[in-house]
Amino acid sequence: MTAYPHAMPAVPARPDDLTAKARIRNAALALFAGGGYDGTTMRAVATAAGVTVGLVVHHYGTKERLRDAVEDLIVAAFTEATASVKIVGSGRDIGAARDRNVAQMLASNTAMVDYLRRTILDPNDRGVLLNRLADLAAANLQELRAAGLTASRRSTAEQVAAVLTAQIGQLFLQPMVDRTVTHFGESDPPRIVVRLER
Amino acid sequence: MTAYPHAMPAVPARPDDLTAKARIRNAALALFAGGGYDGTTMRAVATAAGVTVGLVVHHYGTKERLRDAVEDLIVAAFTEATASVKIVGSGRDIGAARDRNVAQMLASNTAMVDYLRRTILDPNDRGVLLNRLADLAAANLQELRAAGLTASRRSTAEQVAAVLTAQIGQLFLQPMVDRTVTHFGESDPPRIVVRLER
DNA sequence: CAGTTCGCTGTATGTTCGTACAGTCCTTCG
DNA sequence: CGAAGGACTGTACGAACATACAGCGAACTG
Repeated sequence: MTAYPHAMPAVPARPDDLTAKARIRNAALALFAGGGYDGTTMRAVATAAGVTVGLVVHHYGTKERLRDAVEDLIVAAFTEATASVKIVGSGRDIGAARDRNVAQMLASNTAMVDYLRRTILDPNDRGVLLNRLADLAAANLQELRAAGLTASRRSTAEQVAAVLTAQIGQLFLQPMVDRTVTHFGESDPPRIVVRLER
Repeated sequence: MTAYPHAMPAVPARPDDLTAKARIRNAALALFAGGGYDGTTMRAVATAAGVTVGLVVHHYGTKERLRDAVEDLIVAAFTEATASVKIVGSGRDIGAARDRNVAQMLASNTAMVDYLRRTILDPNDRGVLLNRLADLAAANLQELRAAGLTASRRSTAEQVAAVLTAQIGQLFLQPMVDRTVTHFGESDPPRIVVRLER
C-alpha cells in the first residue's frame, strides 16, 4: 500500500517524533493553506516548524520544491484513502466506499481542504495538483473497469469530474454558505449539494 | 437607478474614454483576479493601466484603498444588475429575473468572477465583500417581502445563501470541471449544479 | 579513534516591494 | 496675466523577501 517495505505503524505521531524535515513540510501545508503560497514566507515556515530558515533551504532547496513536497503529501493522502478499499462488491459500492474514505480523510485535515481550495480554484495555477488527482481517480476507475465492475455509459473524463466534484466540490462552497448564514446571526447552515448535469 | 442624476449612456466605453483613475481601478480588478491581491504589485497595476506608480498612489493612496475601490465596483455591478428588474409579477419571477441579470453581468465580466472566487473562498479573508453582497441580497428580498410578493417559510439567512449560491456557486466550481475534462482530451464539459439542502 | 557525513545555525546579498515626495505640466479662474 | 490646484512623472528609501553560504557540532562508519 505504502511505498515502504516496512510500513509505519498506524500510531498517531507526536510532534516530537517527527523529523525536522517532516515538521517543516507540515508547517508549510498549514501556512500555505491559511495564508496562501505567496502570502507565506520561508521564515514563517521555519518559525512554525521550530527551525531556522537555513534548514528549510537545506532540506528543500527552494520554496517551490517545498510546495512540491506539500502536494506530494496530499496526493499520497488521497492515494491511501482510496487504495485501502478492497475490490469486493459492486462497482457502485466500491466507489461509495472510496468517497467515504476520502471525505473522512479530508474531514480530519482542514489544512488540506484549505490548500486544495486555494490551489484548485486558482485560475492562475498550472493545475498540476488537480491533474494528479484526476489521474488518480482515473486509475481507480480503470481498476474497476478492468474487474468488469462498472458499466457506465459516461466517459472517463466525465466520471472523473463527477468523482472529484463529489469528493471536494461541497467542501469548497460550504464555507461561503456558513459565513453567509452566520452573518445573519443564524446557526445550523444548510448543506451544499453539487451535481453534474449534461 | 444609478447614483448619477445625469446617468451615463449605455455605450460601451473605449479604453481611451476612461479617466486614468478608472483605468487604474479596472487594471487592478483584472490583475487581482488573475494573480491575487498579494501577487499583484502596484507597479504591475500602473503598467497595465499605462501610468506610473506615482499616479496610482496619487489617486488611491494605498494598495488597500485600491482594493476597496475594486470591491465598490463589484458591489455596484450587482446592485445595478438587480435594481434594473421592475417589481411586477410574482416574487418567484422577479427573483428569477434578477438571477438572470446577475448571471448575464457576470458572464461578460470574467475578471469579476475570478476576483469573487479568490476573495469569497479565501478562508483568510475578512469576508467584507461577501457580507456586502449578502446584505444586498437581503435588501432585495426585503423589498419583495414588503410588497407581499414572497411567502417563503425559509429564513432570510437561508434564502440569501440560496440566492448567492445560485448566482455564483456554479461559476466557482465550473473551472475545475472544465479543466478536468480538458485534461482527458475531451471538450463539451458537463454543467455544475449547486443546490442547498436542509 | 580519526574521518566523513549530515542536520542545523547565523549572516550576508541582491531583488522587489509599498510608499513618500519633490517637481513638472496643464487647466481653470479671477 | 498670474496664482492655484490637480493630474502626472521620476526618483528615492526602508522593509521584507528568497536564496546563498561558511561554519559548527553530533552522530554514524570503518
